Amino acid sequence: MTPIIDELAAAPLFEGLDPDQIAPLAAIAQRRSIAAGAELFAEGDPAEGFYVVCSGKVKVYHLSPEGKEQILHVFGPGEPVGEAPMFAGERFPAHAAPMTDARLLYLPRQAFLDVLAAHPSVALGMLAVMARRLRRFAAHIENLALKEAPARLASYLIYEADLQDRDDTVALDMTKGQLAAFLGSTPETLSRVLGRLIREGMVTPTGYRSYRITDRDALEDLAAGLTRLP
Amino acid sequence: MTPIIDELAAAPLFEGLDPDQIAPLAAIAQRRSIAAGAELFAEGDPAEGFYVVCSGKVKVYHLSPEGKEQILHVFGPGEPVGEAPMFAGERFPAHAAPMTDARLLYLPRQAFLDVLAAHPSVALGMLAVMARRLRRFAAHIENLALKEAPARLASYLIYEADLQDRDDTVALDMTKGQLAAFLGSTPETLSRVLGRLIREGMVTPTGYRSYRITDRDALEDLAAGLTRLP
DNA sequence: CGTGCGCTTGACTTTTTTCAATAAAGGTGG
DNA sequence: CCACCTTTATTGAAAAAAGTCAAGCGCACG
Repeated sequence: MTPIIDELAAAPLFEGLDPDQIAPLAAIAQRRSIAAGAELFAEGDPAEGFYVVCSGKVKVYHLSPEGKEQILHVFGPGEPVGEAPMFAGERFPAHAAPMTDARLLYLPRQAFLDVLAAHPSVALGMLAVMARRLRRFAAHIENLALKEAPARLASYLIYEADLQDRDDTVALDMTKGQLAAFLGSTPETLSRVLGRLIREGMVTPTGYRSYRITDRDALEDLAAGLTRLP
Repeated sequence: MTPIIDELAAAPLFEGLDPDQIAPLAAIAQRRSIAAGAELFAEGDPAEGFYVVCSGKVKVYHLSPEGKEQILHVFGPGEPVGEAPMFAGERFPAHAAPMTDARLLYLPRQAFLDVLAAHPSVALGMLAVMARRLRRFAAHIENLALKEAPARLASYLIYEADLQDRDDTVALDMTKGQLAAFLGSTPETLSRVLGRLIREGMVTPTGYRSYRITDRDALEDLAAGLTRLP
């Protein structure tokens, strides 16, 4: 099995660190495997540490009173989960669970803070990661403030396509119902809007929950609110 | 005039730091006064430093093609502005300008990074601030994803009332049109919805752009989607 | 004291949600 | 490997919410 130190070194969070800076991190990191269906943490749990995803995907979500999931974020390999509430010294404000079986590393709060204090460059890396995450959140906020559902979907597809750059192909890593909630809409509306995008030739389904963007210009105009769907 | 070192010490960002940790920050901080109508930075400017608000309020906003402002965030005294893109090493993704005349401190990037590297506890404080900001963004995202405009407005009012705790009185620090854009809506809809809240006795106007929450329970039910407005 | 911007209000249109019924898809266990 | 069953996705029609256009009012500010 991959040594912990190599898993840490592979995470963008700790990229650019010398081996002797990663070593103390590896010393405090605990390996955890969590099966799909289990939970990393629940809303309200004290944030006494955070996770780094090694493999699989992890969703962070709220549960509505009726038990429906509202996904706030999906994290992939190399990304930290739950570090923000840990730094703020609060409880976790949401639930986290793997969407597939996942391997993770767990970094306990106090030990991690000690390492940060001893190795400022680790802290700088952490700051950079959180800065990028703020940027993603800001983009999502802008997206949600867009008035019409087609523009929100178009904007989401473009954003994801750029993020997971596999030749303009976007993999939806949640159900359409969850994506609808993510985009501030309903499954029915999402289905209809997506159907229209396909009919207009802007995107083409390429498999299970997978679409390819076939007319990026048109999609971008739509996202910017310059165009309207017929 | 207040010494720079005291202004820094007053910022939550640097709270809990020893005087000898603040001193190097004070050494690199530059005082800047910017009048309402002027700009701190524009979208696309290289992020070569960030600001800390000493007095006044600063808005961070996008400009739509038609020139309309979409406010993303309003910062008050003690809060840092623009530090995230600075850490990410990017350009500013939005504009920033004071809403009133404002006094600020400017911290240049490289000098600040040097201080961080030498004083890890400053970095920890920075991490805590950014963690709190992520939490605010996440709350805003949840709010925007709420389906109906009344629930979004109710949620916003409660959130702001808790933030600026002046006896359940909320001061809107932007025009209603800007608030509407912030809430992903239009001035007309906001006007109507606010009118309904007032008619239902949930809030009462208490002055220019100022409202008092008079039935918090009802507002909370509305925000949670448990109730619907008649 | 005027004037312009911002706010409100009304009538109308468009978009979105809701409800309900059907179809498809995936996972499960035999 | 197949049949079943639960979850997810689509579609239609009607209702509700929100957006648009346009006009008038009022307030804050110069």
